[in-house]
This record gives sequence, C-alpha cells and structure tokens, in this order.
Amino acid sequence: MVRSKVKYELIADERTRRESFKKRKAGLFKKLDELKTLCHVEACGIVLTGDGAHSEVWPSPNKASEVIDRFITRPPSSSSHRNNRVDQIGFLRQNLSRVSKNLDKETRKVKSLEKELTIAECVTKGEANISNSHELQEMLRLMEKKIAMVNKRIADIETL
Amino acid sequence: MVRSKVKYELIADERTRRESFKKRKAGLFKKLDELKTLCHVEACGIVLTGDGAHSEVWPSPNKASEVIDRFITRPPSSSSHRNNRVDQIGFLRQNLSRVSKNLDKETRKVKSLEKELTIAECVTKGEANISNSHELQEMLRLMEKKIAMVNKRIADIETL
DNA sequence: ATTACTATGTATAAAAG
DNA sequence: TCTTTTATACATAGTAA
Repeated sequence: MVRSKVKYELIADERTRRESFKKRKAGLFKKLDELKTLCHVEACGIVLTGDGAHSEVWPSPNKASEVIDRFITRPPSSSSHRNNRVDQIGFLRQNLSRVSKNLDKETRKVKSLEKELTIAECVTKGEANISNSHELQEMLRLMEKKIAMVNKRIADIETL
Repeated sequence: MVRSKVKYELIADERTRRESFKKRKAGLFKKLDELKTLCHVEACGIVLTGDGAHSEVWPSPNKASEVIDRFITRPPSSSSHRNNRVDQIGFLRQNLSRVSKNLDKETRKVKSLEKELTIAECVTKGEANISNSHELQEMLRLMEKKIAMVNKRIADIETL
C-alpha cells in the first residue's frame, strides 16, 4: 500500500486499469454531484467504455438528455471567448444536422410531391379548355397555396 | 487559510460559491481528462450555470456531441441492471422524440398533401369522361405510386 | 476577475480479505 | 469481482497580492 504517483498515460496493466476506472468513475460522479449541490448548477457526465458494458451516464440518461437539450436550446452567452463560440456554433450545427437529417428526407419527399403536382397542374391546365372543370381549377389553386406554405416552412427550417 | 470541511449543501456566500465553482469545474474537467487517458475511455461533461455565461462543455461541444451520439447509437449492453435499462430506454425514447418532433411536422404536411391529391384525383376521375385526358390519368397513376412509396417510408420511420 | 500560496480535506493506488 | 484498509497523491478552501 505504497501509493505511487500515477503517470498521465494509459494504465498498462488491465486489472489495475479496470480497478482505477471504477474508482475514478465513481469519484467523477461524486464530483459532479457536489458541483451541482454546492454551486447550484446543472451538470451531466457521460462515460463510454469500448465494449459499452461499463458505460454510464450521470445523473441519469433522462436528466442528461435534459441538460443536453438545455445546452442546445440556450447556449452560453456571448461573454464567452471567440474560440468557444465558434466551437459552440459548430456544436449547434452538428446537433441541428442530426435532427435535420431525417427531416431532410421528408422535405425531399415534399419537394418531389410538389414537382409532381406542378406537372399535373400544367397538364390539367393544358386540358382545362377541354375538361372545363371549375371544381378542379379551384382544387389546383388551393394546392398552389398549400405548396407555397410548405415552401415557406422549409425555408424557415433551413435558415435555423 | 485554515481549510474547513465543506458541507454538502449550497454554498451560501456568492463570492465563495463562484470561487468554488470555478475551481471545481476545472478539477472536474481534469478528472474527465485523466479518466479518458488513464483508462482509455470516451467521456464528456456538461455544466450549465443559471445565466449560461459560465456554462461549459468538456472536452468540446463537438466532441461531446459525438459521445452523446455514440451513447444514443450504442447504449450499454444488457449486462446493466434492470433499472438502468429502463432509464436508458427512456433516454432513447426521449432523444428519438426530439429528433422525430420536427419530422412529424413534415410527415403531417406530406399526409396533408396526400389528402389534397386524393381529393384532386377523385375530382379528376369524376371529370375524366369529360376531359378524357389520357396523359392526366397516367400522371395520377404515377402519383398514386409515389404516395404509396412515401407512405411506406413514413411507416418505416414510425416503427423506429 | 486571476494568480499564488499552503494547510487540510478528499480521492485513490496498492495490498489484502 | 466487490470490500476494506492504509499511505500518499491530489484537489481545493481560505487568504492575500
């Protein structure tokens, strides 16, 4: 029991490393808890092991999710240094990108549908003299309106 | 400089609290760094202050985002205890919900467009005898096909 | 607010049960 | 693998510049 000074490098011995990991993870979470209580701040921590078996989230995945959401929603104020701000912008962009990825698929579908509608509209208009359907013309006007609204919303989302 | 034992409660004095916060936050991030290096694991930590001015993410918002993504993608194995698993399922659900929220808006728009199309289709069919437009009928068949594909994809997304 | 100091509390490496 | 035990390294409260 002669504690040695620990070098800042990977602990070579696997048993020692696992032992150390367990203790340090516990210590880390205790520190997080203290920080939260003593200083009245929100905090979360995530530790991932290679195999995932010992991955852990503090204080809980749900709470961590809340903290993450809060950071995304209300990032540090402009009093931060420029470098941090740049990184935070990158962070927001990345999270937004993740959220938007699936959304993009849908918007593409929406746009695809629009094209189909536009074509159909042209075709129908070309046939309008023949069909002379007042109701159909009304329907197309309505659809044009809807498409414009969807377009606006897509534009809004893209400028986030 | 006679360091006293710190109680596990909010530090009343604001100056002391801010002082402590700064030191502890630095200490926490150092611990995270050590854990990562000594034990070869991934880790991140998020600390949020009320005003947001001193909120900070370790090691960086981008890296934290990666760690979060990794946890979401590959959660702890089944060797975890039941309570943790339940919480993790909740975590995943919550993250998925966040991602899906905007997606849902778009799928609603897609469905709304479908309805419009269906109505338009019915109207057109009703007028088909009058318009007798072969091209338009062909277009509607194409659209029906596309709608079916979109429906399938929406169903796929919803069963995630 | 930031840096420096140092006494002391706390975390933890190593050993052992 | 988990727990307990120490000795020691490390973190940090209090103070001052």
